[in-house]
Amino acid sequence: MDIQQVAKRANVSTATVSRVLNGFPGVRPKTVDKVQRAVADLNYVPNPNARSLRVGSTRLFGLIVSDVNNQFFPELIDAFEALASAEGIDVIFTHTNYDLKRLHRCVRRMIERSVDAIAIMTSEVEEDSLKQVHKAGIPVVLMNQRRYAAKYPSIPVEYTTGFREALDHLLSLGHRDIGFIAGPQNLNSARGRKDAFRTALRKHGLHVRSEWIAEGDMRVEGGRIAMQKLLEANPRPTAVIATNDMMAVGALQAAHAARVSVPKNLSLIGFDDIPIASLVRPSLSTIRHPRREVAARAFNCLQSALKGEIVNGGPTLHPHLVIRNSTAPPARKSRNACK
Amino acid sequence: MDIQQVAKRANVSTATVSRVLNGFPGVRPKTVDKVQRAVADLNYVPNPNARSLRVGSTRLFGLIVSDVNNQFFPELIDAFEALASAEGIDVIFTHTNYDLKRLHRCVRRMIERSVDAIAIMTSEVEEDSLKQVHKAGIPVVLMNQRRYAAKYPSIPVEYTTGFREALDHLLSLGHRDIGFIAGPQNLNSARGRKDAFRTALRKHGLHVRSEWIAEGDMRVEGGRIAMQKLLEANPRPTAVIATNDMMAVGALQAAHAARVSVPKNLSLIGFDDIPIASLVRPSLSTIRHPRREVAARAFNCLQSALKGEIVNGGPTLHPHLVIRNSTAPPARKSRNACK
DNA sequence: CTGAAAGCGCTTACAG
DNA sequence: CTGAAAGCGCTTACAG
Repeated sequence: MDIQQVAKRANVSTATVSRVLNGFPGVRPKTVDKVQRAVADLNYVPNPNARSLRVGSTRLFGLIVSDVNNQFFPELIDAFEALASAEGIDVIFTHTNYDLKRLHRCVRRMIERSVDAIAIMTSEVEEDSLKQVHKAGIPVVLMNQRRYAAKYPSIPVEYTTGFREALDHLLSLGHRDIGFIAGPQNLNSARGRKDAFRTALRKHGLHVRSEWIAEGDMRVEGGRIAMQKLLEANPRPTAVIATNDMMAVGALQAAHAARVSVPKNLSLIGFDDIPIASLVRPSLSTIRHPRREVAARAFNCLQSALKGEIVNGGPTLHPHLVIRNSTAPPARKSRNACK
Repeated sequence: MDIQQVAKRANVSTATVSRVLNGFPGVRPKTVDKVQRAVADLNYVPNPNARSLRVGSTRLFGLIVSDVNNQFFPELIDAFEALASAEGIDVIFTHTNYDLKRLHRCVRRMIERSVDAIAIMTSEVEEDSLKQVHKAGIPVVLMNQRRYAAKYPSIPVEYTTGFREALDHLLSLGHRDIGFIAGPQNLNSARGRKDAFRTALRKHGLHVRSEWIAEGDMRVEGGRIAMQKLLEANPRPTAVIATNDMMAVGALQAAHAARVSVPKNLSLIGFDDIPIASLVRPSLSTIRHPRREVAARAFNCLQSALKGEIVNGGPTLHPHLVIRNSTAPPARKSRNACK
């Protein structure tokens, strides 16, 4: 079933059919009618490959995320996909599992599929992959990769504000001994969050004690193990902030297993505000990451780039603290962390 | 950058380049070498649209699910995508949000994109959409849609065993008054699960009391509301089974809010065993749905169909009970639900 | 073992 | 307002 048969049935040329199909102006209403009827009668669906081959655009976007099992990403995917769908654009998506080697392969696949544009919404990014995309002449947008923001548009998400709010909250409750569950330091976003934590801490004249910092893999299990370590510290922190909610949830599990009551004996704050954060017990105080906004920005950014506009990531987004039930005043009088 | 330039650089015809690229046998090693070098030098990437146009296959599969925010589906997507990726197949995916109208549009998009095959892994399906796919000559596979299994391959997942195990477990703990949180009865999977619950109950000579059955929207919020209703029943059930874990989690929240302690004063069992089930407190006893197995079956099914084989969904999969901490003996002596 | 050439199904300048 | 025809970049019978 091709455009020729439609043309024949409607007694017009394929050029005219194409014009009608694409809604070009300047076709007689009667002709439009004839063609539309023929299309309907034959149940004709245009071949997108032929179109793409001719036009050079696939109306296909690529979306790469870190981890589908972290609820942060399905929401981002959902938002991105909805916008694309509204514009008649389909999305192929892959995830890297926080693995840069996989990123490289993902990018490669997208290029081979000749997508029109790629959104790389991962925690970390690596220059080779970006160069590859650049060489292929495909617009790309990143999420909060300040390091590459000069060369590639990147939606900027600032972490300091959120951490400052979290810290202010903890301090106002009376905490002084504050621990941190970091993410793998080869991930840009994990590094950024750790830096933001440190900055916020120093601003209040608090020192960062290395035994109060543990590292996890961004997943629940990593958070659990990290918290076990923090609980062994002596003295141990009265409050802990985790780099993301997945790890905060794991931390909560570990505290529970160790019979440390949250928030009575330990306050806990996460980051992201994924749905699970409000479902665990106690519900998690967390720093809300505006991921739908990020997705929308990313999508619009790519659209603009395709129109030939010069784009950047736009104004910086600021996550804010959401207070729930995992934070409370410290049980005993807090010791001062600064010697 | 096209195959001609590669051909020119390698001093061969485009036919030969194509043969090398596709790994056809019977090309002289030296020639293969020349071509490969030219490909590498020019950083050549074949145009998949041209290939698809010529060959008539896109190496693109469509995957439709119900809800990305139910962790059940990201895992299924992940498994499906991994298999596809290993075969050099890309996946475009959409979700219906449990809405049949959206299913229709999703299917339409997939057809327009001329995917090679479609996996419709939703809770419910509707004949019009299936007919559309059928007319387009595209292989399709469903998830547990017995009603359509005669016409379209459907991966069969049986619910009765799981519910029987759940019920046996509750009965052995001493429960007789068992409530149920159903899903919307226009969803096939929700109907199936409710039927399975009823069947299991009758088998034990227990009656189904209508005030012990509430309906929710498959999401956390729906489970919460449904549980509120069940808690108002008098007498109220001592144990509740929910159609899926998302609703079970909501039910847990509602119980907690009403100061009904789980499992001390109320036992609760979910269905699916999504990651969150083991992360809430108490961790949920639930019936584990083998979704990765479903995804693998679905993928293989589509592959076989494309080879022209006659396919069916294969042997029935049986979800089994996983016992955690949300079930315990009833607090008081259980009353008998049968008058 | 390799090449010349047709053709997949569209779109789009060009001509009228 | 509409049509004839070229061409997008591949693959693949066919011929040698």
